[in-house]
Amino acid sequence: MAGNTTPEGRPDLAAMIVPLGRALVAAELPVLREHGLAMWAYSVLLRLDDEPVRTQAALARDIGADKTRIIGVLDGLEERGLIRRQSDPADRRARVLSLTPAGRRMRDAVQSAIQQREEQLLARLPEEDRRGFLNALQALATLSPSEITGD
Amino acid sequence: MAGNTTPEGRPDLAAMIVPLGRALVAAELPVLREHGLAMWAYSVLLRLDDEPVRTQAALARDIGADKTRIIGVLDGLEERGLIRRQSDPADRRARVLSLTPAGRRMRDAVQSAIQQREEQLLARLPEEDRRGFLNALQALATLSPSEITGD
DNA sequence: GCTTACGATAAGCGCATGCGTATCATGGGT
DNA sequence: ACCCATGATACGCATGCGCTTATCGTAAGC
Repeated sequence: MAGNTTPEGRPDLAAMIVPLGRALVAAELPVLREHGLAMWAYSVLLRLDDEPVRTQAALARDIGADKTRIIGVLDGLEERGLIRRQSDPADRRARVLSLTPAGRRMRDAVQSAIQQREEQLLARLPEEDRRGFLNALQALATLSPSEITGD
Repeated sequence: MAGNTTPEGRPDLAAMIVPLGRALVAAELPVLREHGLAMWAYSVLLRLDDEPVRTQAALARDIGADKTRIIGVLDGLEERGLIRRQSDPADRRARVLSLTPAGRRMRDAVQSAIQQREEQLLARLPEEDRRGFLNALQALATLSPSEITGD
């Protein structure tokens, strides 16, 4: 059962993390569907949570989407009143993106439902592993891709 | 900078893990290219490491590939002498897949290079977080997708 | 022997995605 | 005024992938 092990006895990180990520995404999909959100739309809501984003291109880069693909996503979110696209008075080429109150409520509801599921999963872990896991994950998540790739 | 946080103060697991997985895969690609391997081919070598696999369909399922897509991958690996496809004497419809010695050497070389990079990354973490991270990751990696999705 | 089931392979369809390019509006520098 | 860079948008192309179907060989039960 324990395949792909090295002398130190662990599989490649990617070999463990990528399938785990797939499963976590699969776990989110039903929740998102209940709220009528697609994954890209949810990613946008998450990214816009804290502060507005000045340009759509920057938003696309941040969430790892193609800049030509989020246009339709933003159209849908704006149409449903979840985000605002306002021309930046200082640079009218740019559209400042921000959450509406409804958008924030949507984000809170969905994220709360998702994290509730995740807590059930984490509850399987011993307390100290769980804390180390979350600490390490948050540390690694703040690294830039180039720092992970190997500088 | 710390966006997408809940009252407990962490982003969604998937929101951290998926980009991390992408970055780890990106880090592997140059190593794989040096050895002339594609990601699917490397996945096959990893899966075959410990024991032979009885059918190609089972292999495809295990590594998350479509069963019709790995045919070409196996063709290439067999042509390069890295794997063997032997008819199962007990059921000649099946092709028992196994690593050749050359395949095992290739796997060891590539995995060692990859894990060497990963160790550099893990070295950034405090010792206890690192241990908890690896423990938790290995525990979660052995769960079936349905157990992660929420049973 | 005949039928049914399983496995490998090939070929085609469709979706999601990334990329390049063109267009138009705008801003900033010369 | 003029030129070039930037931003949003739309369009077309190519790719990679999953899914489905069809064909063929083989195994196993009747």
